Amino acid sequence: MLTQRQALILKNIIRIFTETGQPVGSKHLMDELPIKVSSATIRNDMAKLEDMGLLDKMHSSSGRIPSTSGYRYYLDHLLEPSGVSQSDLAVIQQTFNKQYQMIDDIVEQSAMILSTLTSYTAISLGPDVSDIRLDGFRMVPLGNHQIMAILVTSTGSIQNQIFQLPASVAGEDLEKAVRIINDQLVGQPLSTVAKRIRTDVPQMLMKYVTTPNGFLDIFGNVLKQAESDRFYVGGRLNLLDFANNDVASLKSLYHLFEKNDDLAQLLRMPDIERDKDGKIIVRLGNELHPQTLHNYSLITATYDVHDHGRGVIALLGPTTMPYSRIIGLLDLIREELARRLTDYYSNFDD
Amino acid sequence: MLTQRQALILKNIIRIFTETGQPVGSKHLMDELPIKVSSATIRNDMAKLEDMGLLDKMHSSSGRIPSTSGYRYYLDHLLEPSGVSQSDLAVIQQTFNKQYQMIDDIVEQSAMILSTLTSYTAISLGPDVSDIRLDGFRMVPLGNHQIMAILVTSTGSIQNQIFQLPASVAGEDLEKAVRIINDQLVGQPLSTVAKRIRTDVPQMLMKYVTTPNGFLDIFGNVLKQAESDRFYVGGRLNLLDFANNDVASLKSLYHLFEKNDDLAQLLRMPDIERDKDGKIIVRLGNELHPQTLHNYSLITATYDVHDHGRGVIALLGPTTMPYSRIIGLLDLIREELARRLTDYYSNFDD
DNA sequence: TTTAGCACTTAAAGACATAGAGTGCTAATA
DNA sequence: TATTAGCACTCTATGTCTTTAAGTGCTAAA
Repeated sequence: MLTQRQALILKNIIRIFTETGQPVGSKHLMDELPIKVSSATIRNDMAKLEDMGLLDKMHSSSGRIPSTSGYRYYLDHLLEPSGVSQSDLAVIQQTFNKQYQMIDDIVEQSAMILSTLTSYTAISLGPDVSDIRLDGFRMVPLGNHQIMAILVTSTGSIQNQIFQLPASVAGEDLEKAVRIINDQLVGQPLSTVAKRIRTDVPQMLMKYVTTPNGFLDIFGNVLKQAESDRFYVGGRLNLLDFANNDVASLKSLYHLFEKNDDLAQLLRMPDIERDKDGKIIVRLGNELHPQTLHNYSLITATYDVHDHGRGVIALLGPTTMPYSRIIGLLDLIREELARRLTDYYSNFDD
Repeated sequence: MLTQRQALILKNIIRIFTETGQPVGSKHLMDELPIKVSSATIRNDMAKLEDMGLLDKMHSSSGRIPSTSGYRYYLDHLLEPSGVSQSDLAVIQQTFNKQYQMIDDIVEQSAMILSTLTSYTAISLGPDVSDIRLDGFRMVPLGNHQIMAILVTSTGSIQNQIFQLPASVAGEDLEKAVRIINDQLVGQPLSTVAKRIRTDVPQMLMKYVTTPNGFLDIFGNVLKQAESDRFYVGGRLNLLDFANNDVASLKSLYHLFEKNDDLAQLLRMPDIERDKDGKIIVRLGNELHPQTLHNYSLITATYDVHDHGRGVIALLGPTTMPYSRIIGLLDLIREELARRLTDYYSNFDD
């Protein structure tokens, strides 16, 4: 257990290191502390904190920097989230209040807001896919054996893909098939739809349509796209700023952000799911799997949308983030998201 | 005018500098030249080339590097495009032959191919917008005063946007309006459509619809999106490799690539339009406006799609590119694009 | 016109000295 | 017993100097 003074010292070393990026020496720290002690006393405490593994040195005569355990301790015991400033609040309200808000827009906006306010990179993952329903399916013939398949989901997102129709598929068959799909599957969750097009739907089509196979491929394809594509990144360009002028690290970060699946998995970690009350979780680089994230820190916040699953909003930045401001911010945005999405659904369900 | 040997020296300095990135000295060059001359002779010629402004030195006793004028001269007089290798050819054919090809897919693929084969960043701009026609317009009500507007163009690209319907707009009015739009405007070029919705269409709507204004805003909005969004970048991540480990330069490049308009303007330069036979144009960094591109080189190739305007495909990379391979490559891809798009239209027009 | 030879230039790398920031430890002090 | 002053020690960063290697320009001979 830390003495009060040791806690104060750790806290301030983290603060100063975050602000300046430089190791903190005992003399310098003496001026910054609210209590009046000599640099020698500070040195003694620093040595103890280092023994406990909470501080590191770059070399034997440098100032101290917080170790990863130091950050961990700080986050777990010392951090007090600060309130959200007036100006931040204004930005949040203003951006969220833009018109034409659909589910996916709201989710996307949240990533934009968070990255703008922090200058880091935000990732927003909408509430669980399991609840999304099929709202409609259309095929638009474009001539020359090409058709466009359009799928609309209950969250209002549209997926479209263009297909070369196999010569064997007859035009009238398509219309019939589309009608059957719409009659049978609209209103059902996408997961159910995906299951049924592998089970009973083929038989059903068989009765009316001579060539169901090519058609089902197309539908399955678009469906798959709709199921996966619910992922928004804000402030990608900010990576360029906080990746410490290290092009190699930057490169692997950018590659990570190309693979939505990997990122989504990172956000949907088991220990997050377990956490029912939606606390905000900070994971430091060494606690994360991909080597890529070693010098960074990932903060995830979950939010419940009443009866419609839970979403995740996350922020990736350097380990040396001003956590207290950022956690306050994230907490507000999470609440806002939960509220607005819940509102949306309650209107929509009427 | 250069002597034959001087030309040979310039050519080889460019080649070696492209391969090694290092300044080239007279002794080293002596081993690489196909003719047998002493290093002193080479030094003399180098000095003359430097007087002409075709070579530069980093400092008084360093080897030579090609100056910008040197590159210019090389490109204008010395360069012989090489044929496309078997393996490159295979990649090109294979990628282009993927199924489900629409205009925009073909254009997009071309950027992918070019960037993959070169490890640089490719930009592909489809044939002129002026020829794109409106193929259909739909509005899908989503409940809760929200609608999705979908616009399909003759190139098969879909634009969709979601709108909060002003409370004043009645539901039946929408359907009428959509029907009128489709009757009147389908099949017309987008530019004509854009003009007409500002001129005679409002009056026409007025007769049948009580609230034409909100509706026209929506249509205009989606239309605008369809007109601008014909721009594909391939190999964005490659920027990270050839931006010479210089994070500042990297940053401004990435910002440039966020602004499609700026880039499009860069590709549609007047001197390119003038060039009727579709020659390939190399512009070196200092010949380009934005400071950002100073150490880079932009190669643009235009291609004519019979009776359907002309497109541009371009490549951005370091000034020290292996031009002879790359220009060969670009030439092939340009031909391929022209051929495939012409084919597409001729089928489509039937 | 070409080449051999040589004096000269410069960057890069290593050796060395110095200043500055910071630490750890000891002994005195409150 | 906890704190502090004082001092020797450590390490980095910086500047200066030297050496080495690569390369040039010029001159005079072939």
